[in-house]
Amino acid sequence: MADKLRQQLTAFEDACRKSGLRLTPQRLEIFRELAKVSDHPSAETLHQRLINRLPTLSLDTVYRTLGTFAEHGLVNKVDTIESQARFEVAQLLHHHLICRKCKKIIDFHWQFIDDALLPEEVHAWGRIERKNVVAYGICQQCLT
Amino acid sequence: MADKLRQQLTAFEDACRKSGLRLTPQRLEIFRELAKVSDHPSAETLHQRLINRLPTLSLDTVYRTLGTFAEHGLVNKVDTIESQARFEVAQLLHHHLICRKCKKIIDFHWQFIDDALLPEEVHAWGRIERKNVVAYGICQQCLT
DNA sequence: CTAGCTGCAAAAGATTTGCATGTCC
DNA sequence: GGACATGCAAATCTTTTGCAGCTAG
Repeated sequence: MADKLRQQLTAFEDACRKSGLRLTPQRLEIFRELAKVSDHPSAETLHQRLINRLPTLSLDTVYRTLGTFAEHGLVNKVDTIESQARFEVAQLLHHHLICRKCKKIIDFHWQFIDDALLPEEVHAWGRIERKNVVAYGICQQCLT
Repeated sequence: MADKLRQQLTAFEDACRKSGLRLTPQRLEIFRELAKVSDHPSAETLHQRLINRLPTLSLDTVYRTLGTFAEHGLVNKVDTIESQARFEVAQLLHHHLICRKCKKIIDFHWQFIDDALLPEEVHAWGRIERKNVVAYGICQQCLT
């Protein structure tokens, strides 16, 4: 698990150099935090989680940084039904479960879909870069 | 095509009665407009399109109405990467293509997925109500 | 050194809310 | 008649921007 994190961080640093992005403490911490967790935090949430480690970190830097990362494909802005945007470290081949009550987003894997070919009409539309299944429902905790 | 619209409107009126929602001109027009188009408009866009027909319609009524409809499952708030929320009449079994450049959302069908069973781990999570594939890429117009 | 980042504060944009009035059932 | 909806205006929440100082490369 720690290996995966280290690997993600190395890939991140490489990607930054390749894109000409500077490696600042803020960027490193924001990425590291996002790579560490799996709960798809919002900019606001990330900021709160990092403010202890980087006391001067401003919320707008978090927004700007996440925007920059997303532009360079390092993180994904996750689709949600809420008004606040959520983020995750870009990883191909994973899908989302969203509880329409508590709004929690959980990842799941579904190789069947990853391997499936999209219908012909879709290829006529343009160039597909990734596909993601979003399943909506109510999670166990909210059901009881 | 017109038949489909009429059928949707009838279903809508029934659903309203069933949920104890009042049938006001605003609600009817908002739903009708949304059922007529396929471009997943935002509340703002819907308001602009309806202001001719309902000159006193206020933007906040559009927001409130869409929120109410969404609560009752009559429309879906569509996942997007943008800050503005988009809406569509609730229809099962359809999927989305999103162009990461022009942000246009296009529907497509993929029966293969509609028929597929979700992996076991997902069923442990809770009760799934619907699943939707979102494919990201760049559309033809933006590619050229 | 200097282009690119950051923090601050203020602006802009999206959505929600309180309240008085109007209207569907 | 009464509960529910609407319109207006103001508030709130989220995200973006301008600018001056700071810093990684």
